[in-house]
Amino acid sequence: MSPRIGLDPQQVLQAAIELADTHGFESLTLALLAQKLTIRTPSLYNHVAGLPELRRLLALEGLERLAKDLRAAVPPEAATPAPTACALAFSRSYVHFARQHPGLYAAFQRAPEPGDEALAAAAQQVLDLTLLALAEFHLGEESAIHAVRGFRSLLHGFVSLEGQGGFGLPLRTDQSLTFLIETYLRGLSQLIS
Amino acid sequence: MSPRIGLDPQQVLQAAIELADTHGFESLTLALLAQKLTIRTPSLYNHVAGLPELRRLLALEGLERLAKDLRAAVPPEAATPAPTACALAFSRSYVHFARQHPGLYAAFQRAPEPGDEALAAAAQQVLDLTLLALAEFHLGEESAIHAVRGFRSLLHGFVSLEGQGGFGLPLRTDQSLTFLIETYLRGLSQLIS
DNA sequence: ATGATAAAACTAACGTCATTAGTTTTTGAT
DNA sequence: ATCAAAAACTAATGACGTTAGTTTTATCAT
Repeated sequence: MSPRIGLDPQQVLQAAIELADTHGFESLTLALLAQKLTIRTPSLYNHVAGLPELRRLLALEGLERLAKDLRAAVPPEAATPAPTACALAFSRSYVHFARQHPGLYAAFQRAPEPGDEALAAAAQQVLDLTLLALAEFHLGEESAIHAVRGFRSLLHGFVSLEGQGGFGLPLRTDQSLTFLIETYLRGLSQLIS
Repeated sequence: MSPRIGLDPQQVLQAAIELADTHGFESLTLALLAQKLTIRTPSLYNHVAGLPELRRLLALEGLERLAKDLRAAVPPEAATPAPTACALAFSRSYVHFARQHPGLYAAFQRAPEPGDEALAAAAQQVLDLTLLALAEFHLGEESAIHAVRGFRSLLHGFVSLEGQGGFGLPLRTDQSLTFLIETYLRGLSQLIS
C-alpha cells in the first residue's frame, strides 16, 4: 500500500519555500527545486501537479503562516491600553513576516483562480484578523470596510516598496513604517462617523 | 546610410505597451511581440537588445508618462484652497494611470539594475512630484521623507491590491480610495512636528 | 523468505521561449 | 547600376515545463 516513500510533501514544500525566499518567487523553477531535492525534474510530478500548483501551495502556506503570526500578535480578547496598540502590533507582525519570507509573501500576491475555495478561505482568515486589528476603533460597517482596505493597502504598499528597494537607502525604514501607521490611525481616530 | 527603415522604435514600444496592458506585464514575451509586429522573433533584436532591455524601456516609458500625468494634475505654483486638494488630485491621477496602464505600471515595479541612471532619474522625477504634492503640509525635512514614503506606500498598495482583485467585489473602490487618502492626510494635518 | 504491487524514481521526447550566428533581402546614397 | 548597411530571414542551442513510457524499489500479503 505504501511502497517507496521517498519524499514527503513537507520536504518538497519546505525546499520550495527556501528557494522562493532566497532567490525570489519568480525565480523558483521546477528545475531548481528538483536539483535541490537531488531528483530529476519529471520526478517532481509525483509530488506536485506542476508549477502553477506548486505556486498555489506556496500561496496557501504563506497565508496560513501569516495568519498564525497575526493571531499571535493580536490576542483575541486582550484589553489593550490604546486603540492603536492592537493595530500597531498587527502591522509589525505583518511587515516582519514579509521581510522574513519575501518569496512566500510574494506567492499570495496574485489573483487566485476563480473557484479556489481553500485559497479564498485562507485569504479570508487574514482579512478577518485585519478587521479585528481595527475593531477597537468602533467603526461603522461601511467605514470598517474602507478602513480595512486602506490598512491593507498601506501595509502591502510599504512592504512591496521596501522589498524592491524603492525607498532608496534602507535608512530608518522602521521609523517610516511607524510614522505611516500612526498617521493613518490618527486619521482614523479623528473620523466622525 | 539608412537602408530598410522597417520599424521605428516607437512602433515597437507602442506594440509592447499594448500587449503588456492587455495581457499583463509578465505575459509580454518577445515571441508575442514579434507576432504582433508580423516579424520573426530574432528580427526583434534589430530593435531591442533583448527581453530585459525591452522591460527596461517599458519601465522608463511608464515612469515618464506617469510623471507627465502627475505634473498636469499638480500645477507647480497654483494656490490651492486646502492643503489636501493638491495631494488628492495627485492621488487620483496616480491611480488613474495605474488603472489605464496596468502593464506599464507593473513595468516599473521592480528594482532597477544598479547604475541605471536614466531609470533612476525618471523615478526621481516621480518622487519629486510626490514631495511637491505634500508640500502644502509644510513638514520638516525628516517628516517629509516619512510622509512621502507613506504616501507612496498607500497609493501603490491600493493600486496593487485593486489590480489583483484583492478587494473582493470591485464595489465602491473609489470611495475606499478617497477614504484612505483623506484619512492619511487628516493624520498628517494633526502631526505636531 | 518471497513475490506481487504500487509509488516513485528514471529516460526520452516535445513545444515554447530567449538568444546567437550566419545568410539573404532591400533600400537609399553614390 | 552598384554598393553598403540596416533589417529581415533561417538554423541552431539551451533552459524550461510537461507528457509518455519504462525501470526501480520499498512494503505488504503470503
